[in-house]
Amino acid sequence: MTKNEIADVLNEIGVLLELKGENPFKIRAYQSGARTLESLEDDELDQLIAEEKLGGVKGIGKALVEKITELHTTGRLEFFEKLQASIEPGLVEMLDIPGLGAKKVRALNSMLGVTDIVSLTKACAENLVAELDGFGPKSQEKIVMGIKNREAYGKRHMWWKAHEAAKPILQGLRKLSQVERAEFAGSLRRGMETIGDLDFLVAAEEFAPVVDWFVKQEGIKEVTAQGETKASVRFASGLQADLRIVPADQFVFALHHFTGSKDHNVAMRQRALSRGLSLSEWGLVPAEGEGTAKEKAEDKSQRTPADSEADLFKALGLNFIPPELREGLGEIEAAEAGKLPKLVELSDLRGAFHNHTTASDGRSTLSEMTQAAEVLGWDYLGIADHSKSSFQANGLSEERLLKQIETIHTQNKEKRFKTHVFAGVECDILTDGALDYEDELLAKLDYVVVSVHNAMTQDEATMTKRIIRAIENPHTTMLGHLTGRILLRRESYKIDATKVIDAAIANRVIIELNASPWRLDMDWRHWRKSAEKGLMCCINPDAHETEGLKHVAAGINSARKGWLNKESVLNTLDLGSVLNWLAARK
DNA sequence: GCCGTTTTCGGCCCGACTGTTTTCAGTCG
Repeated sequence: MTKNEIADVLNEIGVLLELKGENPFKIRAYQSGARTLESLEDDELDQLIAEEKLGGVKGIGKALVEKITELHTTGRLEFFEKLQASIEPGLVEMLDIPGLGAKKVRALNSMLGVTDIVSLTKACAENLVAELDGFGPKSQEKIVMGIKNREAYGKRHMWWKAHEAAKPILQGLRKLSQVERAEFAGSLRRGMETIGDLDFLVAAEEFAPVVDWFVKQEGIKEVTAQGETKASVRFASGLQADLRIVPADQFVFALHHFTGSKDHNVAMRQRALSRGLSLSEWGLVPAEGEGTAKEKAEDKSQRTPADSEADLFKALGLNFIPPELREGLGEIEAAEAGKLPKLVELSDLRGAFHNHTTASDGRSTLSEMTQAAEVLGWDYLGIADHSKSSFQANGLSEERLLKQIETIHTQNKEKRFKTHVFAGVECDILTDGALDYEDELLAKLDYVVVSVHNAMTQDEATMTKRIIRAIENPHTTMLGHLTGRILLRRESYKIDATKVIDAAIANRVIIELNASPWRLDMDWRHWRKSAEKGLMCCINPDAHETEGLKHVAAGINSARKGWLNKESVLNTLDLGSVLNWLAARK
């Protein structure tokens, strides 16, 4: 097992021990052991174990040495397996409900015999929770709401997770000899931040073998529909996938139709009708005459030929509209006027700011992060670890931050990597809008990201004022995650986005597009108008480990949905231009 | 469970908020 995989197990042990009501300091020892492991370099752990020197590392004692060694060599841990077996799995699940921590879950379990979310729902319905010591009507109400939200959220999935699951399926379809073309459709193709189900569209000569392959994939829990031209399956992960197969000459029309959105399709069909044509999933045919659209589409003499979606748009007098823009928000008018933006692309990115290392709550070291950025071909990487007030995230004291700045400068000077590293910080915006460090220290940094991490329940006026005050600090370079939302889990804090955006523009402060698949914040719906008003964007992965750098791809989706071109995105600039840009702000 | 020793057990990271209390425990970041 790798260091981070072992750290995951140690953290999980911590959760289980919490549910057992263990000594909090023992739990902390497991968590800090996990953190310590993460802070090692990749090959350092192998070496320490081989040389039996792991016990010499601060925070790792005799018990952890044994457990880590067992995990590292065998990939398993008997202690962990026994611990897991001793705890109702439903209790761990209950921790997902906001407001429920280990202590309360334990109380519910011991006093009411609640073992999972189903029995908890029942206990709430019978008003038993409200009467429990330490609970009350408001707690019960909050739990009921939490469970309801969970159910609603459970039907949708984050784009990243859905895309990861969908990629191998698309590859599998394309490998089948009967398949001529295969694409994603639906919200997955449009790059929505969350996805209902996975849609696949296939052009094939022979349908049956494709359906057969689709319903027999690994990990399928249930085949919910299976016909000649379509099939639906549900995976054990909860994801649902739909397959639709059409003849090759109909593929483009079906692809456009099933990509949507509904609003876009309605507008496109209206446009077709105004030109005497009828657009449907079957084809583009004359609106007049006998028969259904499907029947007409089967008659080659009536059908408008199209090899690509560009042909389809062209037939209606439009430039090609990228799937991300097909939300019925003026894209057709822009395509007609030749005013569609040249959207930013993943390959435009030359680096990214707002990334963490093991100095605060990241899981990869500075050199690991830099190397990963180098592999991605990035010219630069911005490091922005947490500031001192983020205790929970191991925020940096003044001394530690100064030391990190020095380490980064040394690394740059020694040219160990092709990638230049910018020394920054993700500085907490304190409850009154002040920043977490003195100006003198902030001035030593290449850039400053400011973010809200606490007191997230302030009312809208207070929160807006607070953030604007932080934006007005002359050392602030960019604002991190505008609303603090966690997709499918936590709502935004209350904020007047327009006022904040206007303040950012007035102070030449960037607002980030936090590309973490859980955030995608600021939301794409704000970007078009804001960029037109002059707001600058930076697509930041908020990476906490090397793999997280790749999340910029999710940010690119959202940026494209927000109509952004590369000129509005700071991290499409080359190193020299970024240096100039930062210098001009000082 | 770890650490550091005044060698054998006591101390171990902060602050706001909420809902429960009637002075505080639990949760969250």
